[in-house]
Amino acid sequence: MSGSQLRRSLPIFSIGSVMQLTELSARQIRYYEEHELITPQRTEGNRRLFSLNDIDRLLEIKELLEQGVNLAGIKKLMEVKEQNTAIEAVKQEEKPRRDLSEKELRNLLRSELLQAGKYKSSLRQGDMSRFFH
Amino acid sequence: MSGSQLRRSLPIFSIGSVMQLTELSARQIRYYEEHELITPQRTEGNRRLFSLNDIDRLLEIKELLEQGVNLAGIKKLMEVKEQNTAIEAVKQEEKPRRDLSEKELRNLLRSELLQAGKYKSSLRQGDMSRFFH
DNA sequence: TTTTTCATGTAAGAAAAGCTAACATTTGTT
DNA sequence: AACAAATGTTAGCTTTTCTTACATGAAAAA
Repeated sequence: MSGSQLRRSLPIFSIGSVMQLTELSARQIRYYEEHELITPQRTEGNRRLFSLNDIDRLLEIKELLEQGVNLAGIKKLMEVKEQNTAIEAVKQEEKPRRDLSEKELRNLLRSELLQAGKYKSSLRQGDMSRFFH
Repeated sequence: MSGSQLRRSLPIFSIGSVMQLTELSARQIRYYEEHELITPQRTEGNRRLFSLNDIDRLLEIKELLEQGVNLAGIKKLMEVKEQNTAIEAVKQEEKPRRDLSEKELRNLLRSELLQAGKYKSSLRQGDMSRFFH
């Protein structure tokens, strides 16, 4: 997994932040988790910790709901998408990789997270185009 | 201010997340704030909310402390840096800009935050090189 | 048209995480 | 030794999040 993919799955956002960023209620977010559309990590104290990927998913869910797709349908779509990215991953798989130490990993994650778009600015709309074309 | 600059100053991280990302204690983080090296936002309920810029600063502080610079010195360095970026900003200032609505702004922030390095992977070390060369 | 189902709202009680303030400890300086 | 700077630790309080349960509005099914 590349650095940026690691960064995007780093669990760091509280539900409060996610509410702000997605404009979803806590109830909605928990409900989608209940239906296994997202599976955020937990702290030791059982609080949810969301990654950028989770937020991305939530925005997709929101979009699809607005378009009239129900949760069952969204789940199917997610599964298809999962498969596709899994296939993509396999294609990349033929490259050797060395193991990273705990510390290297943490530093990697950190710099990846922090550099995020620091020197570039690009607007991009949601990822729905992957489903409809 | 460009989208990416806006994104980098979005207050979204709890102190817990910042502790993980920076490997600083809550005490340290609050102490640096007390000495005005960072000024995180607050929630309605008075909890600190940190931006990517805040985290960046904290990492700089940590680095400089390890190099033997005390807080007073770090504060000076920060001020110089502030001035420089302010000057940079002025140079950019000669371009007209239109006002954004609340909603446009929120969407901008969100997509900027979420797209962050989605399709690229680049490692970059801390920003200390701006001070020492 | 009733009755279900789906998605969401709301409330209560408990627990986690964060806040400030105060005092303690460590390390380096005068 | 006395002091200052940076950080640790503790206490009491507040905010946020957790789960669970029940309520509601709109759409789908009967």
